[in-house]
Amino acid sequence: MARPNDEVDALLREYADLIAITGGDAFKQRAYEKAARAIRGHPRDIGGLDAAGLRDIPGVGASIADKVEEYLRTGRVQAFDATRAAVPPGVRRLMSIPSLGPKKAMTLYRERGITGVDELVEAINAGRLSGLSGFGPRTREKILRGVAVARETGGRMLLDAAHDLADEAAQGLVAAGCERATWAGALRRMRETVGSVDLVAAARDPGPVLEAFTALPFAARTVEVGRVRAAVATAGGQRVTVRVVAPDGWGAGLAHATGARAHVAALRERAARRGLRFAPDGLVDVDAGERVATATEEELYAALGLDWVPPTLRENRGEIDAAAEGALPALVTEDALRGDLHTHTDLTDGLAPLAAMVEAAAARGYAYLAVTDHAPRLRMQRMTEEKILAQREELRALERGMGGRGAGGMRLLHGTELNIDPDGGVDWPDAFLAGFDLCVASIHSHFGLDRAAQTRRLIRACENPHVQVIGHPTTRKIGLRGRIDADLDAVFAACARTGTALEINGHPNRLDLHDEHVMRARRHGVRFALDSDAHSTRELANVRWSAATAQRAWLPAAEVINTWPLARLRRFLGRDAERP
DNA sequence: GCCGTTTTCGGCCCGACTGTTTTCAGTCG
Repeated sequence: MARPNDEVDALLREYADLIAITGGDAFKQRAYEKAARAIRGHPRDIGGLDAAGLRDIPGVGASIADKVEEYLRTGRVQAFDATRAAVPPGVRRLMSIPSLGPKKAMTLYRERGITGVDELVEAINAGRLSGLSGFGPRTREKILRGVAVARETGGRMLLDAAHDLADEAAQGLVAAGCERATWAGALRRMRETVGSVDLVAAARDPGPVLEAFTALPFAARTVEVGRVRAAVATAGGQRVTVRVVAPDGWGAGLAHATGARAHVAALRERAARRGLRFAPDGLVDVDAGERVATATEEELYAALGLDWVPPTLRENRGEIDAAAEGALPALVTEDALRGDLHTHTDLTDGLAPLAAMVEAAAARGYAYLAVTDHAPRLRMQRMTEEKILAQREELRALERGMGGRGAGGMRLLHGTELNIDPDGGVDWPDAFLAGFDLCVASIHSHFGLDRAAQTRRLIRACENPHVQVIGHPTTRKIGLRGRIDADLDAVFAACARTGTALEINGHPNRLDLHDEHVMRARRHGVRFALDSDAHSTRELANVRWSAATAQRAWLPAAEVINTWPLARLRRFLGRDAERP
């Protein structure tokens, strides 16, 4: 992990879990969780901070500041060691299974000696859990379902973590003397999870590069070292590989390492028909027995009679024919976004105050920002009409104070994230909803309703004239929770009919809608919102992953409402004129 | 363990759902 904030976040969350498992003070546990979250979302790098500097972060007091300082200095915290020793690491991993919390994890350990997920599954299948209080047939089945969801991602990394690791590795390779180095594979295609981080490096002599690679700080273990390739594993078991190519074969090498297997196979076939051999280390004219220079990917694709294909499309889903015909789509990009339509502040569960979120959004060059804190039915957020109206006043005042146009000429929209109840109703009455510039409506409960009920509630939410965006429409959390069961085509049709946009939520563990559903929704004529769902200033950058997901679905900017100028967006929202 | 203060201890995010222990503990958003 590259960022010390993220390392400390993981450390403090681990300790919080251990407190819960060992039956420690629940408030102490919460204090550690809160500090972890605050440090993760802290806008600055904590690497250079001393204990006093750390204490300035809200939620970090003297005790945690000292422990974090000790960790940053020595790489460990002595006070944690005793608690750690009392709980096998696998017991904590049990808590990642839905329906298993600290109490049940500890019961499994104490009563049945279970110290890991595999053991738990084995115990259930062998009937060893019968008679154990709290683990009736329905719970046992829920556990097995949860394990199945987790295994779908089976140790794969989320995009943001994979990206941080890749960035560190690429920098390390360049520092080791490569002419250039970057990541390829599933990460460059921006698949939602990444099994291994695969890098390509350009150098004339691979030997020293591979040697330096296996010595990089994150490489806990060398898996293999060949003539031009090497693979290492991180302490967390994540695989990182590198292939070294000659600088004049960089384009071919990068393309070979980037495309999905089927895309690369199609390129290879196309090359063969032209008397060329497309290999991981370059492009070769077979008859002449000579290398064809491909210093860039553009040269490689051109040699095959193709336009350059954006990495996010390289899945063999029609992109090669389109590239041959000069018919590749103009994809939406992160830069095309003029604003963010789903963000939170510390009025509910965000970390940053309104003014800080506005400032950070302005620094991104946005023309507008919608602030959409949680509505009251998410009880723990304790939202009230008074509180959200006070926020509206603050937001309007902020905008007025900045010369009527917000920071940097940015306009502010006051919104909320409503909760879609089991019947499709939302938190506030129509008259109150009419006062918002924008309402995002999302499902936050009753994930287990049957298909008909889920479909009905989503369609009813679309039909609510005050709801303009459906947030994280399928509510999946990668590796944790599957999608709700709904007739998505019926929902997409309702969105198109009612002029309700679907969100592509950029939170790395959501990416919801995901690319294949975006493709399906497009066929119904739906419009999309690419949102960060930011709970801190840093998380505004999550739209990077929204844009990547949109690209994988071949989405052009014209179909994304937050690439539009404000006037057009407001017409779509039905706030300045009739809806389209 | 943090925070705010009625400055040194008391409160801290609330409540619905679920399965099952049939009266409520555990989990979750």
